[in-house]
Amino acid sequence: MNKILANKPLYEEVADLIREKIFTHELAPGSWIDEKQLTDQFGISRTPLREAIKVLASEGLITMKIRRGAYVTEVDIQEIPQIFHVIALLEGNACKTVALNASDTELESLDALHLKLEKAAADRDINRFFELNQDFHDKIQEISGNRWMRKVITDLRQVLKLQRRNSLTKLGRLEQSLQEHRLILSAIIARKGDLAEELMINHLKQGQAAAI
Amino acid sequence: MNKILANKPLYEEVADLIREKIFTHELAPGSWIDEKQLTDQFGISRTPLREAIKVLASEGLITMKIRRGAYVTEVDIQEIPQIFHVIALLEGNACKTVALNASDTELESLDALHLKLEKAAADRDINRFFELNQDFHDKIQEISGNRWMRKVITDLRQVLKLQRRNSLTKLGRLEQSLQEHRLILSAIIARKGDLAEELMINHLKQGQAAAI
DNA sequence: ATTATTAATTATGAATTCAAAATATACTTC
DNA sequence: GAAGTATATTTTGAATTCATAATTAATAAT
Repeated sequence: MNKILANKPLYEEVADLIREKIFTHELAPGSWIDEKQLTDQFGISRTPLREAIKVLASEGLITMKIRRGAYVTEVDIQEIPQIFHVIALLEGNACKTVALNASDTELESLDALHLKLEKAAADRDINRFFELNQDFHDKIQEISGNRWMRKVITDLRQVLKLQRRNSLTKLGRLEQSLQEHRLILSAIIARKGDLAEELMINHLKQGQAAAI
Repeated sequence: MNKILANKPLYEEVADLIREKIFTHELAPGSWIDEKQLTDQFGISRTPLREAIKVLASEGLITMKIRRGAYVTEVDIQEIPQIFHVIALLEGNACKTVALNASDTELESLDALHLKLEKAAADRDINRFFELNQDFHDKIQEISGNRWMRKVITDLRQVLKLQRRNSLTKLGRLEQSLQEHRLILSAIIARKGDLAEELMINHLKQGQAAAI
């Protein structure tokens, strides 16, 4: 791994690579992480790999078992609603904040993003829809301006991704999700904070139901 | 560091030690983390130290600067209210959950804990009061039963501890804090979820005001 | 004396090495 | 052939080593 331009420390790049493997289930929940296999595959030594593993462990994606290595975390199925609950609470609140405090310019950019989402849905471009869907949620958090809340949500969403068998793949859900977004957006634009919050929480609960 | 019985991996013990140093300001915010100094002091090699540093970094306590080492995170003063906001949201919600769903036995144990807190306050045992105060909040989270919410709160409280010049040291605040706890507890016991939530959020906001 | 330039030192990032523990394999013994 | 023991192999945790980057100190030049 002779990267010429290391803009990121190696252990972070490795952490990214392992995250990918976890999300694609190339490393499935519960499976043992074979250090040798990974170092060979990445062409690196164990040192940065193990550092990456520790980071992932503190994110909750990996579970360390003392003296017997690292395993991809298996999220107890009954904990999924708990995680959703926290996310809903936070994203709902972010939504309210945006409705009450965002500048007009910010709302415009959110609206523009939503337009792209509509476009992707109309084109039946599932992957793009997925991506923009995530961006929409992200944008709300960005506008709400709470860096720490955002970090928490990001980490929890990550853990959810361990489990979720893609809740949007059900075609009906996609259309429904879009409709929910429309409502949220208009509540925000109408500056109705409490309504926007409620709609966002409901939206996430729907997503949860679809995921299980 | 020839520990005979290593119940914990070394890097975790080291992470605990460094956390302590950070909270006591022996390692002050913004200060550079001298690896050599610490490995000498702990009598260990750099490998577990660096692993510990990475964990602390992903908790937000330490900030890595590429090719120039690790530094104790300096929390931007304007982010403190943001962190408080997230904690208040979550702890408030946990409080509501407890009021609505806890078993009588659980409420009894919470009440017992609060009694000890009253005792410590009456004895003017500040350290014990501090500890039990933390336990009280912790107990509510434990009873509310959301492991992930708890982890988030714990991590954020940690980051707050970087900054806070002990908000309870003002003697007046101690008494006021106790009074707020009494109100929260009685709202919980009376099964008034929304009230308990509101009181908890208010309690934390008071704490925040005192901290700044 | 102050600024540039170069050399020495130190720190970081990463690979390698090493000891102890865990696992797997082979070998008995019944 | 099954159960138990001994041996070999693999894997983990941690120390050490090594190359390169960054910092500091020393020297030279104006």
